[in-house]
Formats: sequence, C-alpha cells, structure tokens
Amino acid sequence: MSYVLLDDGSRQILRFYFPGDILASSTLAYRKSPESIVALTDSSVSPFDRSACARIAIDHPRIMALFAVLNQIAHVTLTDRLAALGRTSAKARIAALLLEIRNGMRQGDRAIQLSFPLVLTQEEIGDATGLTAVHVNRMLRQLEEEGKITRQGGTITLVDEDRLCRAANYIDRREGLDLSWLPPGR
Amino acid sequence: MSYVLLDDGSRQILRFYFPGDILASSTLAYRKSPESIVALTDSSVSPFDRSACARIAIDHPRIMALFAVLNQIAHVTLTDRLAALGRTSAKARIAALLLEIRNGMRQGDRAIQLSFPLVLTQEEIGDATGLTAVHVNRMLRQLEEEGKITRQGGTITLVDEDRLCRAANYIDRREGLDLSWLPPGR
DNA sequence: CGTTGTATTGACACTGGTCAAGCATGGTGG
DNA sequence: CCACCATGCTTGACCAGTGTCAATACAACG
Repeated sequence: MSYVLLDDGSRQILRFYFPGDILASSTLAYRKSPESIVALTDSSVSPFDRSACARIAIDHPRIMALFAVLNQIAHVTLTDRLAALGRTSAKARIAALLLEIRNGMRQGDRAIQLSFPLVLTQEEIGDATGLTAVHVNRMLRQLEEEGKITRQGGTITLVDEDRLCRAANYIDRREGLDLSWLPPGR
Repeated sequence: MSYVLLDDGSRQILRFYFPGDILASSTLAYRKSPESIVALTDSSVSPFDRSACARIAIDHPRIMALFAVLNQIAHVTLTDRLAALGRTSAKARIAALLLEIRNGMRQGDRAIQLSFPLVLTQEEIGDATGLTAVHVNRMLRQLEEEGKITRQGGTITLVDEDRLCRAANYIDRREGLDLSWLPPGR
C-alpha cells in the first residue's frame, strides 16, 4: 500500500496495490517520492530505471499510451475514494473499502468470489477511510449484525453483496473502459 | 472545476482547473467520462480528438511523456487532498483550499500574491472540502477572527500566510519537481 | 419592488472521536 | 511446558466537531 504521513503523525493510506500494478509512478514527476510504500504480504517487485521510460516512450509508443491509460484508471479510483471520504458515512466508506479490496484481489485470483482474506488491521482500515480503529470496529460489527458480511479470523465473506454495494455507493467502472484510440503496436 | 454526483444527490468537487490545464484526461480510459466539468468563469477551451493522442504518442514521444508527468502532478495534488479530507479538521481543509486556489491562479497571473478573487460560493467550498455550507461559513469567520485572512466581497486577502500554511498542513511540492529523465525532442 | 440566490447566525442533534478497560491470540524465552 | 509479553480486537462511557434546521439579512436582477 502507499500512504502519506502528516506532521501530527497521522497517516492517510492512499491506495492498495495488487499483482501487476505499477508502483511509484509519481517518481516520474518528483525526485523524491511524495508517498511511502510498504508491503503488507510477501511480494516480488521488478524495479526499473526512469531512463527506461524515455526509451519506452520513443520505441514503444503504444506501451507509453497504455501507461497513461493505467494512470487514468488509478486516478478515477482515487476520485471515487475522495468522494467517499468527503460525502459518505463511516459505514459506507468501510463497505466500499471491502469491495475495493475484494475486486483488487480478484484480478490476480479468479477463484475469489465472495470470501477473501483481509490482511489489514482495523487501524489500517481506519487510516484508509479516515476513521479511528475503534469506530472501524463498531462499523464492522454493524455490517455483520445487518447480515451483509461475516468475519472469521481475518477472512471476510460477503453474505449479501447487493446490499453491501448499495450501502457503499459502489460504482463498478470496469464496464466503461475504452482503449480503442490506442496506437498500434505490440 | 470537475466533480462527481452521488446517488443521494450530494456532490464532491474533485479539482479546480486553471489556464493551461488539460481537461478530462480520464476520457483516455473511459468511453463516458466518470466526472462532470463546469466552468466557473468565462473560459476558452481547445478541444482535440482522442485519435490525436495516438499520433502524438508516435510522433512526439516527449510530449506524451510530459503528459504523463502532468498527470502525476495532478495525481499527487489529489492525494494531498485525500489526506486533507481523511485526516485534518474542517478549518485546515478550508485553509488548504484557499492556498491551493491562490497558487493555481498564480500560474496564470504572476501579479497575484496575497489578494485574489474567490469565485466560489460557500456551498461549493463545502462540496470541495466535504463540509456543509453552514460550517464553511463558521470556519471562514474563525480564520478571519484569528487574523489569518480578510474577506471583502468575493476577494480574499492572506494576512498571515505563514500561519495559514501551518493551519492547513500545506505542502508546497513545486521544489521537488524533476523532469530530467524526459526523452529529447521539442 | 418582488424574487431569487447567497451569507450569516443560533439552537440543537448526532456521528464519530477519545479514553479506558478487558480479552484473545500468538510468539518468546526460561 | 508454561509464564510472559506484545499486538490487535472488543466494548462502554463520555465528549467534541460537524451537521441539521430555521430564521434573518443582503445583494443582484428582472
């Protein structure tokens, strides 16, 4: 995940990364990364040099364009999160986070449907949603009491995905993707 | 400005655009723009077709790379805003918004230093900061009482910029820019 | 002049934060 | 094997920051 620390010591988690994602794209613009990145599970990372980007831009314009598309997708995900923080309740934000993580893990593992491991502590969930760990706990319990999810030792099961989506104001954007303008190439 | 509407009718303003900014980059990835854009002042816009992007990627790799850099800058601005919404008080968010708008207007008009016109209604400020118009009013008055700003009919003057920056947790990122990796070209 | 949108202010309600305590759980060292 | 400890989870009581509702004041505008 990536996050920023404020000078009062509080932390805002910005996004979670999943297999195949490109990390630290912001170092394209800044010498010193404005955000920190930490692994929550065992991970393998393939680093490459910034100068490689220049060569890719010249030799593989289609890849550079695809890179721009990926950034736009990440950007829209971030705006959805901004709207969640600014305009929805604590319960909705947590529901949205659960759905976001589930869908993120699905990319790597098609088997994941309704049950998935949640490797986050409640404090981390709070730092991602702008809440305190205590309140995260209360909201998770409520979601469970309302029959939307169940929890058993780090594993979340979506009992009623539809109602959870509605509680979260969740928008699935995968439909609207459109890459038809991309230049040809490999 | 660009914004999204939630199905309960509430609005989250995502960002403000200033002269020279590129609008609606998210249409690179989506057929239907996930966000709405509206002009707050008289504006001129130069539209271009998405297929032009493909040609630019091929013929002008440096411009495509610069486009990626601009997107990263916008992305970091958005993450700063996310941290503000998630982890700072109402007063800090409004202070940060005032500074953001001031600095945005400066780009186009170097004369703007401490005084600038604020074309936003208090409701719009609230929709940008995740607050209600009423509370925005209270916080603006407090900032004024504390001697950080003055207001006279749509014009804001930063009386004590230092203290305002500190109240806002404001981070000026312009220092850290680094474009040295860009491919050569015009 | 009415009308409409915006700003201002007060009283009150409620969401979410704070503080504090008690429980699990798993790891560690004796 | 067991006492010990650290970390995270759970719950309750209370509090503060922000939202809600309502009334008034202003200004622009037809």
